[in-house]
Amino acid sequence: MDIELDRPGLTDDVGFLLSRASGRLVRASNAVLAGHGLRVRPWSVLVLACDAAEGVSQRELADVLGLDPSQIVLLVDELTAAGLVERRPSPADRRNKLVLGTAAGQAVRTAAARDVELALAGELTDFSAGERQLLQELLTRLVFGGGSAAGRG
Amino acid sequence: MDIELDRPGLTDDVGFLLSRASGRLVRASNAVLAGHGLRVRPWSVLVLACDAAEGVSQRELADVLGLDPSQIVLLVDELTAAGLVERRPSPADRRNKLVLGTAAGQAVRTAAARDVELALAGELTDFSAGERQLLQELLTRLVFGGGSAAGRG
DNA sequence: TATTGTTATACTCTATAACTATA
DNA sequence: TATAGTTATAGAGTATAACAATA
Repeated sequence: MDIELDRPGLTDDVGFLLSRASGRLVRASNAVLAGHGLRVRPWSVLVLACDAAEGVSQRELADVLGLDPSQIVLLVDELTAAGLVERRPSPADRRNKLVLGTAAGQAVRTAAARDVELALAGELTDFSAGERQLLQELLTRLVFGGGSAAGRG
Repeated sequence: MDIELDRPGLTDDVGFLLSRASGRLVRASNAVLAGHGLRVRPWSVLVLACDAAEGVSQRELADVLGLDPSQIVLLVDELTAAGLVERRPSPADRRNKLVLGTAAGQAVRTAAARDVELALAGELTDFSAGERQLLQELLTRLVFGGGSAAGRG
């Protein structure tokens, strides 16, 4: 392509690279999630709902996922219609609606997680376990800041 | 959030982290690019067109950007209307249309690149130069594979 | 008054198919 | 027949504003 400049090109742009990498992984994940009737977005809501023993408020979902609360409503609606989660009013604050995974939701979450992990591994074949771990840590810091990301070691 | 499971959660998912990180940087980039009448997508086309001395075919643009050729058409249309690039039929193969940056396009590319770099640096304040370089290399391998990404050392 | 959830709307991005022209 | 570009369309993702219920 005969590029001979001493200024950074597009392929040096971390934002561009992140966008390309994200698109690639989202496509791969959506492909396997389709087998469970899901896409990446509703699946991420399902995971958070299933992993929180007491349920998650829609506000918390919006914060963790980086989405507007109005988008959460639609995603929870969709998962509720599929019988994978349910809304339960919070006893402490009736404004809050806690989202919890149903038994069916838990089963789908576990099975889908396996497929997503396989799809992810397929995209990361060139990476050693250490490199993947490194990438994960750098991204966690970028997204959630320097602190602990999820309260887990 | 009382998560006490020994299975990976959403925040351990590299795909999720990439999606969040990408969204964050795209938003930050779009914010500064708006001052130049651009968004990330057309800007990336502008950069590639300006950096290729002989111009880039729309097919090449589609390959590097990971987009369908039909999307390239609209982006080049938009940049052409703004006077930032022009289409020139390839002398070697008249099916090909080479996209080249105009003088105005070169000026915008340079000015916008500065702003984008500042926005990027603002999102990466917690990263050392070495960590940023490391992230860039990992992402380059993920997107373009193990080989050299752009023919540059 | 502030917060949670909801509805509505518009715009951007993404994916696909079908068509033209050149080779 | 194969490839580059184009047109058209539909669906998913994103961004805002306004509103109701509760605190």
